[in-house]
Formats: sequence, C-alpha cells, structure tokens
Amino acid sequence: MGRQPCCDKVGLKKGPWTSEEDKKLINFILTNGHCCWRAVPKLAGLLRCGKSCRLRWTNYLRPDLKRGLLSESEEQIVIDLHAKLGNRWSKIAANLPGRTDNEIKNHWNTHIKKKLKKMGIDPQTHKPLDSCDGGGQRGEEQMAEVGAGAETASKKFPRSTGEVDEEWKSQSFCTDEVPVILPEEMMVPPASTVTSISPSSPSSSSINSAKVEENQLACINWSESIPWWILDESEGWDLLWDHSEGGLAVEDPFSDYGSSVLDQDSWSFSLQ
DNA sequence: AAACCGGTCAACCGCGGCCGT
DNA sequence: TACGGCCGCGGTTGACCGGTT
Repeated sequence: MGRQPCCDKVGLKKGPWTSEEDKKLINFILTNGHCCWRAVPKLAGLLRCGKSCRLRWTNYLRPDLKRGLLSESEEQIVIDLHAKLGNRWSKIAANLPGRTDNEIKNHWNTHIKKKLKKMGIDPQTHKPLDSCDGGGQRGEEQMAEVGAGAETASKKFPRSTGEVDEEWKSQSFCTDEVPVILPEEMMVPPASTVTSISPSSPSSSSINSAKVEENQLACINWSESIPWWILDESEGWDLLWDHSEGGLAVEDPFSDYGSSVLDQDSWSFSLQ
C-alpha cells in the first residue's frame, strides 16, 4: 500500500528550528496541548509538517527531558536493556525517564558501541567478539563485568529490567506516551527552582538580567527556561504578575488562543 | 591561519502498525 | 475484509564543532 507524504511539503520549512519556532510550538502545546500533530503546525502558525513538530517536541522541547550525557548507571541500563530488547530504542527509553529514544540511539552509536568493542564485546549480540585473537575469554570476563554492572545499576536504579515497579511505571513514560498536555495539567517546577521570580518583587530589570542567549534557549533546563520564556520581553512575551488572579498571566503574541495563567500555588497553567 | 578529519547529535526519511470507515 | 490516514519507530543524513596537521 503506497503511503502518502505526511503533509504537503510545498512551502514547508525544513532543517534546524529557530528559537522563535520553538517558542511558537511550546506556547501552543502549553496552551492547547496537541490534538493531532498534523493540525499542530497550522494552529500554531508554523510552516512545518506535523511530524517535524512532534519530533521537535518529543526530542528537544518536552519539559521533562534531561539534558547532558547519560550517567554511568543509565548507560548500564541501556546496555542491559539492549541485550534483552535489541534496537528497540523507544522501549529502552521508556525505562529511562527524561531520555528520548533518539538520544539513547545516538548515545549508543557514538559512545556505547565503541566502549563495548573496546571491551571485546559485540555490541549487537552482546557476546564476546571473535575469540581467534585470544580475546574471547577476556571478552567473557568483560561480559560478566558488564552484566555485573547492569546488575549493580539495576539495584541502584531498579527500573532497568522487566521488574519495573508500579511506582516507577507511574513516573516514567515512553516517548510514544508523550502526554497530551492540557493547559490545566501543565506543571512547572516548584518555586524554589524559579528563583528569579518573586510575587513581591516582579522587577523586570532583574528579570531581564536572567535572559540567556537566544541560541541557548533549547539547551537549558526547562526549570531554568520557563521564567525566561515567560519573561523575554524582547521577543514580545509579556509577563504579568496578576495578584487578583494569584498567578502569572502569559500573553502570547504568536497565537490567537488567548493567554494562560500560571497559578503560584500549584505552578500549573490554566487558560483564560 | 587554513585545511582537513572525525565525532556528535538534531532532524529527516520511509516503513510498519494501528485504527476508523 | 480492504482501504486510507495517522502516528511512532528505527535507520540515515548532514550540519556543526573541536582537534589535529
């Protein structure tokens, strides 16, 4: 069965996302959630296909993403799960909260593969490489090391295997379970992480000092970036500390969908 | 200083599966 | 059951960056 392209590509933008596009997408999803990805770019005013938007969101903009290299224990979990699941990156990612399948796949290809080969282990089969070079036995020893490492990691990080506990399940999700974030469900970090904002001192000058370089926007943690996105007046985003509403009103210049209010008690957005 | 090279990773491509009609 | 649309997954590409010559 032939498959039609996901979208009419004529006139659609490709390649790296700009910070403005990021903002539009983030703001749209914060405000509206995503109904179906195909509709998102149109509604958000983006010249992208829905697929591109979904990828950008799931791999880069999602608020719960961890940034930076995988830790030792995370690496061991990846190795352990890869031995069981193969290249099922999304399944592996499901056991590593805050990590995406793409990230894990890249890390596997660029770091772990080499590491395993160095250790005399075939990264695909997880068995010792050809024993002709005498490395077989060593490879097995190393396999044991890897296994032990994985076991250790499992103990430290009991979500690495099939014995994923319920509590963990409730906290983690697969990239294909990226929640449809309704505005009222949208949570931002507790006030302790948003030190630049204070209801009693909504000074825009101190706020502006927290501004980061535009291109760093996507590289910083959500917890750091939330206040900036809200506060970046140079881009036309307005922050209003609304005492009567008990929250922050976020005006969106890019959207026709009105503004959101950030509740200071629950740190959740709600539509106005 | 410039050219080259290799590593990294965001983004794209295309297929397969699922679901509704 | 067949068909068509949508989404997610895994593989691949290519731009960018830092190190080396």
